Amino acid sequence: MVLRLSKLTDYAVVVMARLARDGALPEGRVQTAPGLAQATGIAEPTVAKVLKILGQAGLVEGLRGARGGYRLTRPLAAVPLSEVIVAVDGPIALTACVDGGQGQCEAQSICAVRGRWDPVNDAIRRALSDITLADLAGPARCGSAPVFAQLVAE
Amino acid sequence: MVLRLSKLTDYAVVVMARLARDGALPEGRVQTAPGLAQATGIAEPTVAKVLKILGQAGLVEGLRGARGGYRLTRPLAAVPLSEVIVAVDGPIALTACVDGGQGQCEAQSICAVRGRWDPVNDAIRRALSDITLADLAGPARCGSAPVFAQLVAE
DNA sequence: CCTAAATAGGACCAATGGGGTCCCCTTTGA
DNA sequence: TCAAAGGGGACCCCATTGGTCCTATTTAGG
Repeated sequence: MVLRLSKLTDYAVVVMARLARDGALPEGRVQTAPGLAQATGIAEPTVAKVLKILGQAGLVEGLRGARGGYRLTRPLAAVPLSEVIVAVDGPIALTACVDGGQGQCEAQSICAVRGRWDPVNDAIRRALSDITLADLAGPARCGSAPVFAQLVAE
Repeated sequence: MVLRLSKLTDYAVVVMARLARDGALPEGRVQTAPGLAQATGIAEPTVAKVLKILGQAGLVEGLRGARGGYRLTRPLAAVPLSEVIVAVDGPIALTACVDGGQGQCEAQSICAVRGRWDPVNDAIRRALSDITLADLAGPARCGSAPVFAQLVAE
């Protein structure tokens, strides 16, 4: 399967959806990484890793020390999916030799499609920017997963 | 980098662009895998592999025997990029637990975003379907690769 | 009829990169 | 002063993919 979103990004969306339960800055209460791990079913070290990455990107805020934890810096509706993807997986592009492509492509002198992927990349970035985490975690609609309500709607 | 298009798909586009030089069915002349390998700079076994895959998908036609070779079944303008991607890399989807997702997701009972990726996937598929190989290999515009003209425009 | 050239199909090996874990340090409330 | 929690990074493992090769089949040409 192509266009494989990394698992880390998937986890990031789930974790942020769970974080949304307790709100965002400045009133939002924090949740700890172990707590989020238990709530989401994702292994604790992995949740911690995801939260660190999201923290560096400014998507969540971490409060250190006892009684510390994480909370969103923005409501889900203000977070485009593309931003999460970029934070976790890096730039959104279809090939390595794309967008300027100063990185050396061994077949550079003979490559027939060099520099032509830009419109494709732009289209995909636009699609991913138009969708926010609120769209993904939004109003309950999940036939097979009743727990969904506990995680997000509640 | 996310959304990484496989190298095989990249090769497929290059090879098909080269195949377009000699036309498509029914008048088009065939080109051999070794010849295409030399013309594109891609290793011969790899070119052969790509052509086999494209043949199974019906994007190229292979003629066996001496004086055999490959030719396009359609002009480049009639081949959406999405079709090449699907042929080489399989279905276009962002996550494994997507689009029905009967495949067992270990966190299925607790996953907050189950079934919500469909609009994202649809948007991406649409973007990839709106672009044809002719758009990629189209009129010459390649500052750093003059050989491009020999491959496609000539 | 025989040979050479070419595709068809699949098996096989190697390497890259990402998933996942763990360690140590810093911070901070009780 | 201690315990709880985040911050940052190093590390290993393995699944996926890129790439190669081998064999069978087909067909033009002498």
